[in-house]
Amino acid sequence: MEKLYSIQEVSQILGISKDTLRYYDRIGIVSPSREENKYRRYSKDDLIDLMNIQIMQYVDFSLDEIRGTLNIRKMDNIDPVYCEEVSAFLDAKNAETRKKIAHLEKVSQLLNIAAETLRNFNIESDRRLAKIVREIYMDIRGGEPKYFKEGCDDHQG
Amino acid sequence: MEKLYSIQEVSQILGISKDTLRYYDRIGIVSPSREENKYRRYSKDDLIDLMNIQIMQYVDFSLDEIRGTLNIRKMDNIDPVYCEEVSAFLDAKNAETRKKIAHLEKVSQLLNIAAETLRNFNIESDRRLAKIVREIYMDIRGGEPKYFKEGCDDHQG
DNA sequence: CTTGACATTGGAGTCAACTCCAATGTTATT
DNA sequence: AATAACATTGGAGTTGACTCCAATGTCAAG
Repeated sequence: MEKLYSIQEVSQILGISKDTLRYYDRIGIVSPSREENKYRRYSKDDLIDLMNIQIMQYVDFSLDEIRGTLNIRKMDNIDPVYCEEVSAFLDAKNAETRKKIAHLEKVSQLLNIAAETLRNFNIESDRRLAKIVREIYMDIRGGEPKYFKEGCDDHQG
Repeated sequence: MEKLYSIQEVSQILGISKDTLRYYDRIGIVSPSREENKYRRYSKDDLIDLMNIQIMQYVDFSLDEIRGTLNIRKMDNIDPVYCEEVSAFLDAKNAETRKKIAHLEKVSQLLNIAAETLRNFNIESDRRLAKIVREIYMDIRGGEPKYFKEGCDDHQG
């Protein structure tokens, strides 16, 4: 007979709070079996599902997205069409991730230049800062900033 | 006499909703002057503040953080100690950003391998996937995953 | 039986950054 | 005066992922 885990055991093993586990049950993400006293009993497969959830959350999947992909566990043989769908989904997610990385690289650059400019005011760093702020503002608004001033005022980030 | 802008004008110029502008006023981030009829009147300096807010939000500052840094605008001469504080804050923000980038690079790698594995099951890609999932799980929990299985089941991401 | 540690349910609250809506007032044009 | 487009305020709602809490039941050990 396979070992079943209480909610407290699962919480300790996986570092997921009991309330969160109840929440996942309530919204239908991971629904363990129940004893006669209504206590939840988690199987090893339930624990694997939960671990997959943790990994997918690391990857920034929403719970809705997670709900969609967990279903593949339940299938006896692997449907190639479904695998292709998930694969395409993962590719889209990756494209999104690459975009975020590009955004954060620009942010990092801006923060570098802003910090440097605050420490050491000179024409060159002012110029570099103004340049990147313009680029960023184009990202934000798709146009040139109309009201722009030189000096420390612009160095907020 | 300097031109003052109505809330509708500001909203159109900067692409910030009127309700958001009122919200910023209410929480004390940008508080324009008022006419006798209580209508808000934004100065050019208010607009510059709002543009700085947009840039700082691009950089992922919370409104609380933004509130803290906007004060530098209000000072007649620049206090070097304050500049050093802001500079240090920007450095900390940048370190955070670099961490996020590292995290996202790992995510991107995982998504790549997962998608590839789903498209083309073979020992090599399974192995690579298992390896990176283990690394990620160590990030999440600081330990080895205890209940691990091979196969498509693990390929959720 | 008592006590303490566990469980359950139902339902509301938290968070940050907005967003919506009703009621009311203001302005400018016809 | 009527109308339309603007403004205001106050206050509640939205979002997604939890988190808290009161009331009640269950279990195991002393």
